[in-house]
Amino acid sequence: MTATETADTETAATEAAPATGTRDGIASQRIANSLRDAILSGVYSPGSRLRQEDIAEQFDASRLPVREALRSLQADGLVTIVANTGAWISRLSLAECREMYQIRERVEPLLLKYSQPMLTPADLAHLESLVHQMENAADVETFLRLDREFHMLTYSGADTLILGPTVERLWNSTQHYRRAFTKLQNPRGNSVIHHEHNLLVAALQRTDIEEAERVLFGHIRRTRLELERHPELFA
Amino acid sequence: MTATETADTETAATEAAPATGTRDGIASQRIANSLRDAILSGVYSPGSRLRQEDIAEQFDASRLPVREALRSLQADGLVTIVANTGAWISRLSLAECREMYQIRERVEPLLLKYSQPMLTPADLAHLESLVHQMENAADVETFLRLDREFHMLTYSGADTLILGPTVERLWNSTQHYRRAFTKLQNPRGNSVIHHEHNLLVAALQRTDIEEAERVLFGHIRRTRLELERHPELFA
DNA sequence: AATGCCATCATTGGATCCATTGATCCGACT
DNA sequence: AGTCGGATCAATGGATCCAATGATGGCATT
Repeated sequence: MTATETADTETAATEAAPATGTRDGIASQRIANSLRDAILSGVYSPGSRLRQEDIAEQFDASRLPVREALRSLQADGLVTIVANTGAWISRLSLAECREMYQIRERVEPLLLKYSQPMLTPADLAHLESLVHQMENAADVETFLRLDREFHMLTYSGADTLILGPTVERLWNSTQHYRRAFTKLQNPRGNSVIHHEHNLLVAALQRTDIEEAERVLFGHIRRTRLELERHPELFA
Repeated sequence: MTATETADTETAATEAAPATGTRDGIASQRIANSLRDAILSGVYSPGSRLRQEDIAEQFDASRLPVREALRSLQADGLVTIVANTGAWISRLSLAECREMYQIRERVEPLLLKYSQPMLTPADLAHLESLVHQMENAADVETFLRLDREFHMLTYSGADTLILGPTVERLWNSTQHYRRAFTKLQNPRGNSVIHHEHNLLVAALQRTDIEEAERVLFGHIRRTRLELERHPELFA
């Protein structure tokens, strides 16, 4: 261990530790957030190169905050960095995507269990409205936005510091493949998803959390199985 | 969206993307790994300050790779960075630790399901041996090392790119509290854990994956419930 | 004497410059 | 003609320097 001599002084110090607030660098965080939004909204495709200099120029900054931003995005799994070579938008294999969905199947019901008791009647009404809007969604981007809004609203009652952000990262990592898959289908043609959403809202209205968890599990699982039938979407 | 004009050129480019290998910076990665080991082995305690300059001096490098290393550790949840202020070893609240354990309860059985079919008779024999060694473990550090080795061996058959690393991060984030909790107990006094480990190995030997998953779930859950009875370990 | 304000200082964030690594292209050799 | 090897070039990794922010201590004032 190389960090021995300072350790005891440090452990003794325990200076006023922050409240867990992960507020971060000014420029680097701004760049990371903008890039994240760009990636999630489909501006970049998996496999495309991210040149530090180009990004630095876009944000009118030096390459240094860009490097730190890329590091953050790598942590989110959105970017893949190879030493001395460069950064690329992460490209998931079918196997990796499958794992992510299986994690979601098991973790999101837990988040729902945290959230459900705090959902208000207004939230439930809004959920019903979102289902209707999705049934009438014309284009893919609207559909995706509403779908995310729907599920995030079901989770909005959860006051969690780990679970919520974890689920959000899982959603972000698979966002591109959700878009690609949605494009394959006629958004209004696939009515199963709307039925599932309705069942979920109904269970939440009855405060039947176990049934809600089951429906959510099945919803994610069915999506995964359908996704697995389209290996052409992957590398 | 600020990154529009280069997007189309980038999406078209799709230059040879790397194989998902997250190999990384030479110095920054070395620093990150060393710091990670130091944190996990208990050299630093939660809440202790990490000064960039001190670390840079320890590793005979400039502050720049240290900053990137801290960023990586922040991504792992081991370090908390506050803008313009500094970095601290992450301090989990009881609620956060509880969430992590609940995630583990649901995710680790899935990883076990991936691993079980690939476990060899030699692996199973080694697992039995580890249980015996744990029963005779004299000190806390040995106990912790064997416990980690045992569980990681049960997962060693899993060829996963997402799940495995995810579980490892969950273990790392809670390592300090596992140590603190273990110290409270007489390592040899608590025989429940050894019974659970034996049940797990037995189920794996019978290739009864469902029972193995149940035992593992209960094992993690029981640990969580006992941990929750010791709020004095947290901030 | 206690408290609030101000100045100094320590520490982090960012920019520029240099070193190093990896990729591409051309030429020579088989 | 094809392939292997080397040289050039582009892009990343790291070091040093400068700016800005937060913290600490002393001083004055009430």
